[in-house]
Amino acid sequence: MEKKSVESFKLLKKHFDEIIALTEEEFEYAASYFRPKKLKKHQFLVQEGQQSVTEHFVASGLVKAYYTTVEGKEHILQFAMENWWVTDYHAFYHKAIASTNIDCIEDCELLYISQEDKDHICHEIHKLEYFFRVKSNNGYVALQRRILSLLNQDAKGRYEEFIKLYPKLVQRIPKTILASYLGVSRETLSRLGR
Amino acid sequence: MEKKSVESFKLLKKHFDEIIALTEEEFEYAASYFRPKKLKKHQFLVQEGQQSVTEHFVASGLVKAYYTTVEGKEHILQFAMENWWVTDYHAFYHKAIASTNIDCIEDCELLYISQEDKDHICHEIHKLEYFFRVKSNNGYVALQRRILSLLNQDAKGRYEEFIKLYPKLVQRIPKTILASYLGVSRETLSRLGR
DNA sequence: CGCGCGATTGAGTAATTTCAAATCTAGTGG
DNA sequence: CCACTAGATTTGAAATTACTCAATCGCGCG
Repeated sequence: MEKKSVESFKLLKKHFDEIIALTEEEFEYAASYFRPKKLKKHQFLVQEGQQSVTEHFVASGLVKAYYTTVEGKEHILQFAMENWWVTDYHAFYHKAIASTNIDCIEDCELLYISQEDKDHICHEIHKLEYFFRVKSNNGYVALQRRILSLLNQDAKGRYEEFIKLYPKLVQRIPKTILASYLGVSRETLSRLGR
Repeated sequence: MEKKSVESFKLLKKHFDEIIALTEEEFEYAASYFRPKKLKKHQFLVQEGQQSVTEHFVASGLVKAYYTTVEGKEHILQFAMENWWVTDYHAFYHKAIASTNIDCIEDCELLYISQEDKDHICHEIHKLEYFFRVKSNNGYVALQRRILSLLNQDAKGRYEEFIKLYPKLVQRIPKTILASYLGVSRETLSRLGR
């Protein structure tokens, strides 16, 4: 294991520590089920049609998860930067074939785990089960907020809300891609600034 | 405890059984933290501004959770019918003041539990922690699907997708309310049929 | 029988999309 | 270091979708 991966595992430890208190042994045990991976910009974490998908903890970098329509338009389901988790959750939880793509907007360092192993460590360590329940709950609330934003805000409102909510992310995401997260055309988004 | 509540608890038991295997004692223990409540059409489960909210298991009936804008427009966050869970999840998880209203579209029988008690029984019974993690995961996936629907479908597409996904619900929900779930005006929804 | 709510229909308007073209920019190879 | 290219952004104009406002219709309930 090289230097950088060690760094990733430290971040994972800190990430768990924000919510639960694992012993050193517990963490080592859990960590042993994660594998490190480095990807460069434009490389894929998950590809449509893939048979089995793993969940990824982003230690560094930035990725986008998106669905591609038959007309070739991309719709961003989720961004994930440092300390975020990402996968095709439908495929992951239901052992289904991936219907989304996830690729790197920036070079990334990741830790990934299979669905079976995640369930296994959650079963072995109750605190982890709690951790992931809390994470999932928070994710649910975040998606509700996004839905609300889509329901009652126009293009400009959604853009401003995104800037307020994720000021750091805005800098790192090309406008074209942000447009397809907000559900507006890139031209419309471009016109909002003025 | 009257006859009807007994019925509600049986439904809760069956609901747990779909995912986990609780012993009789475990279920009785968990159930002791739930309280039954009957509400009539138009009565509230949760009201905006409320200090503390409980999570509700719907044993019978149908409710809607919605956010009201300053202009007085309602945006439906969620419907909940038999075997669904509902609350203001932001308020529930973060012990915050409710910003949404939830009221009955039909007469309802509910079982409700506080956030503290839910955490408590999840802590005591690992299988329940797992149960609610799975539920939350499924909820997350469902919201992602809804977001995708909002991003890439027009009014008609979203309506048809809803019908396909929740054929039973469509019958029970007034069009006006369904419109504010789909994010279209009631007039537009009305024009879709033709 | 009439009231009131929900659903429908029409007409004009506003927001956003689409298509097309012009700019701008960052990274690449010479 | 500079020219070049691919991708991203901006701008313009026309077309489309959905909204708003207003009026009407339909129906169940008291």
